[in-house]
Amino acid sequence: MMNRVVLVGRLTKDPELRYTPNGIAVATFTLAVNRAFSNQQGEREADFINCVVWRKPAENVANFLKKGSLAGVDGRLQSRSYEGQDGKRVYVTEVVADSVQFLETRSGAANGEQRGSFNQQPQSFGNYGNQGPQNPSYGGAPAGNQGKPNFQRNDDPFANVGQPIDISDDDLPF
Amino acid sequence: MMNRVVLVGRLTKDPELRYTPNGIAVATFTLAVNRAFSNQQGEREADFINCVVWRKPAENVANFLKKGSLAGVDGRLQSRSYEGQDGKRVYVTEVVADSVQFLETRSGAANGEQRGSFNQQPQSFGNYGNQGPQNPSYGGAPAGNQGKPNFQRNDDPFANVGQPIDISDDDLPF
Amino acid sequence: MMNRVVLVGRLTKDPELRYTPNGIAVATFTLAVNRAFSNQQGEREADFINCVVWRKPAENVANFLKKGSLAGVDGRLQSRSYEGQDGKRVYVTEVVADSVQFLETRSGAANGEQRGSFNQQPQSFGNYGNQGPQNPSYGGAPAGNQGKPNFQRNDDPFANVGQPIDISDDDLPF
Amino acid sequence: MMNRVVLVGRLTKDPELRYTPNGIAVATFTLAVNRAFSNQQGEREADFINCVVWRKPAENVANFLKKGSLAGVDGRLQSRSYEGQDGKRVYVTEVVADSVQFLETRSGAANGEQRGSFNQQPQSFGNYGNQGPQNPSYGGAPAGNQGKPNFQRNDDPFANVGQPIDISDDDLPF
DNA sequence: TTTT
DNA sequence: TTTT
Repeated sequence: MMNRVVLVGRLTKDPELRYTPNGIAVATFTLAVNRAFSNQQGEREADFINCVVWRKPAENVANFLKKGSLAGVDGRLQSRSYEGQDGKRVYVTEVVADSVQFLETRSGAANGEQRGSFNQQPQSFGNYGNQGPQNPSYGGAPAGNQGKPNFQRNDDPFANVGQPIDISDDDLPF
Repeated sequence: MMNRVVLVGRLTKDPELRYTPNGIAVATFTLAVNRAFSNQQGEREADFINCVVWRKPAENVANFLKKGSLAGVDGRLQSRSYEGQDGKRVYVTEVVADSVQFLETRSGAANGEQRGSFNQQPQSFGNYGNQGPQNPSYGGAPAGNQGKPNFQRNDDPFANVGQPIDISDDDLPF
Repeated sequence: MMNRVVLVGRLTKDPELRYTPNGIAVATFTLAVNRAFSNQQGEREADFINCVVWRKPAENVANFLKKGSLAGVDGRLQSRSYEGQDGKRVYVTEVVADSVQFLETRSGAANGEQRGSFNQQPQSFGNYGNQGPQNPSYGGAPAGNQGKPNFQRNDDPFANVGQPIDISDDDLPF
Repeated sequence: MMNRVVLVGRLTKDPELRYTPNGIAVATFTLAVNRAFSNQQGEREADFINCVVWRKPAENVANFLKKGSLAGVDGRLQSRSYEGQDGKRVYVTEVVADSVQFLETRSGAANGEQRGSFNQQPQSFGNYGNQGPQNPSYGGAPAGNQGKPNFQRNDDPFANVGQPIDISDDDLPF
């Protein structure tokens, strides 16, 4: 059935990148999406939407986005439940992104830090066009450094990511 | 910022209609949206998405939709938190519908019950076109029977609704 | 960049199915989408949106939809130009569907004709879940009858389709 | 019926602002939306989508956006026809924006010109929250300067706009 | 706690 | 050139 979500907002924190036991990348982040209207106290509130993205775009998110980055998400809504710490079932609704777009148009991110001249233009990470044979590593293990951009950052907020940890492959959207 | 959701699915239960202390109608329902793909066990799962709709479309939802109805929702994602029964903060993400479309194309609803020849054609309840002066009761108290369709159903699943209960007007989207 | 369209409407005519020289299926159809509001003469107008869909979902559209069918489209907007019959360049905007959903919930289509008990449930044709190895014929030549449903219609509106004709592969979205 | 479009792209030219005989503002612009995939020649193409926006957001578009601005549009698809210069009917499909979001995150627009420190944060122009009594001038004549931002630009690309010209009010979406 |  |  039809299920489509489009969001533009800012990351509330650096994204988190994990790998399933099968080596499939998955990134999670929360988007703060400012509302278009004010509440009865005259304040502009925001909605905080949890997002998940798999495979290659997950690695791109980890490499290019960080706290404060302006990003667009095109995906679908997913409901999921898990055992809470008190043994009760917890139900969550989150967005599974098909593609994530980096919307920072100038050099620095929101905090003003400089990052050189790459990515002057918004850039999209998705799986629109990489279906089928053009992307033979799809679904496979992370193939060395292929997802890394060809530059170095002085402080890599994701230096600790990359090692397979315990995420179930059952969460895979396909 | 941008925040748009479009869903098509079936109501898991009859919708619930409430009124704020100020007399503003609000309906809630859950949409079961079948996924377009199968999981690793070959089963087609569904996502269960909570939806909220305000004012006139809320009354239309209560009057025209019930458990099993096929409906389309056009709205936005909202995050909200409340005090749980154990005193802990609970965070939820739900869809605030701008408009709801009834997509049942034939006479009966999902359970096959007959309802005459009205509504042979999908019908949209929204606030697209009723902005401003054409809709002077907008935001006002429920004006008697005005939201009721001109027919009777043998079993009205919403016979118990209509009386103002304790819902905060703070949840109003505008 | 972000580009997302979601429509629900009725086919104005039977869809047309063609094949590129490379044997890739492409279906075209027009969706009449009724507006949610009335014009100044009190009439409900409609928008007529041209849609294109490729590969397997194209064959499903041809097999399951016809004039009057209620359908949902999830896709993107595309602009294209071609040489008009008077030698002038013609610019068109159309929707390239990623997936098409059949929303006819009861047996017959809009004209009331019976088609048996299949498809009692809305059904989605898309390329969400059929990426990669599960769908080895993706992008290949039409594999005989595999896309045909297991029933016969008295008048098959697509009896004349199936033979490769002159459509450029350049129009392929990927 | 359902009809939703979300786009992010750059204005191909400065927007054009007009007024209907009844004094209702309408702005038109074209968005270049880069595709997420490359064509068979390895080039990234773009789609050029014509957009229309009415009333207050139209004036905001005229005041804040110009050629090269990165903008998001949330709206619906509309088909329209008019008499061509050769007497033939021309059919067009365009997007009627409910809201337009300015996504330029840094001071300058695409061409690098400085515009001070306003609008450091993306800003949305829409009619989400201004329905009903809060916006009494809705649908009325342009009320002097009220739509103008409180700053001066050296070259105002819209200095020639503001005078009522011949646009039919029949094109109004509601 | 889920719909067909 | 439009659907129910």
